[in-house]
Amino acid sequence: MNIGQAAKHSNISAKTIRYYESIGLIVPASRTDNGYRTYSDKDVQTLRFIHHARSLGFSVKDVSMLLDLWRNQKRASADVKALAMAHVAAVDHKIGELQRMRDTLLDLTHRCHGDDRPDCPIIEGLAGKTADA
Amino acid sequence: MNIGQAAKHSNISAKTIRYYESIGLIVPASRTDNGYRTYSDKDVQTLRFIHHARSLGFSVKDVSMLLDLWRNQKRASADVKALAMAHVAAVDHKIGELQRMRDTLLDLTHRCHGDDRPDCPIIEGLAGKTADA
DNA sequence: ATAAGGCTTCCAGATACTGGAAGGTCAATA
DNA sequence: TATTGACCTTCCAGTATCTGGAAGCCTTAT
Repeated sequence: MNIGQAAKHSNISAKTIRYYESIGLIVPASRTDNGYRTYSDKDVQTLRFIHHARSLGFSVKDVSMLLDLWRNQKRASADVKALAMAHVAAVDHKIGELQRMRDTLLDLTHRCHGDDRPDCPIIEGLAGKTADA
Repeated sequence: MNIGQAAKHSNISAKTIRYYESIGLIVPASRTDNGYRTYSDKDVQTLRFIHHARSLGFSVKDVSMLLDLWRNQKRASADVKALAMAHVAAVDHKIGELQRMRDTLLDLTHRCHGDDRPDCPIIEGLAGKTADA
């Protein structure tokens, strides 16, 4: 099938598929006589794998490693688990950061009356000294 | 003071201060005879404001608006509050996304025995069909 | 005189795409 | 047959937010 069909079946845009090829995440697709890329069902499966991994927040570099592990029949599940757990830890960290941000921000917004007067605790909070070094 | 001192007092690197100047987030610093940028305490205060806003996750574009509001004595606190609340909503959305990712991933890792055998539910989960179209 | 450290500019890279332009190809229709 | 519209191709540039590094000038101290 052509790239458009592969895109449809994998939920990755044609543009992005070409991009993945350009950075070496996937092997270059074979071409028909007219120069169009062609994809097999197996190729689409690979694309779907990539889509799933990316939607779980794995970086492209991580996905590259996961693809290697996927294709490597002798892989140890410990390797995969280590990658996944490191990723969970990173995601947890990010969630914590965002929650702290959110709490601070929400606190400021709650103290802001939000009318047409110029005094505003949010602005004052941003201008004022906070706990950083 | 020179850019190095301004950096120290604002917790923004000299490199980043120059970058902010280059994109027009801050007005170009005045220069001494030798071409060095000089910063006043007021400039540093502005930089600190920027640092706080950025650390709360506001985009540079948002920060630019917040700076305008900060400098505008006739601002309505409603404007600031609207910006902040939109940001809280965006952060909440992001947190939700990350939590869903995390839960899926944690589920997969829990089901992975993580030893030297090759079968691995994480890989299988990524390869398998999921609920997306 | 020289060395260390701070300052300057400019270019490039990282991340992960996305948009658009210019142009070739294919299938169907008038 | 000519044309239209949907695909496909490549290449360049832009998004967001810095960060690193090179080449070179300025200041200060020894």
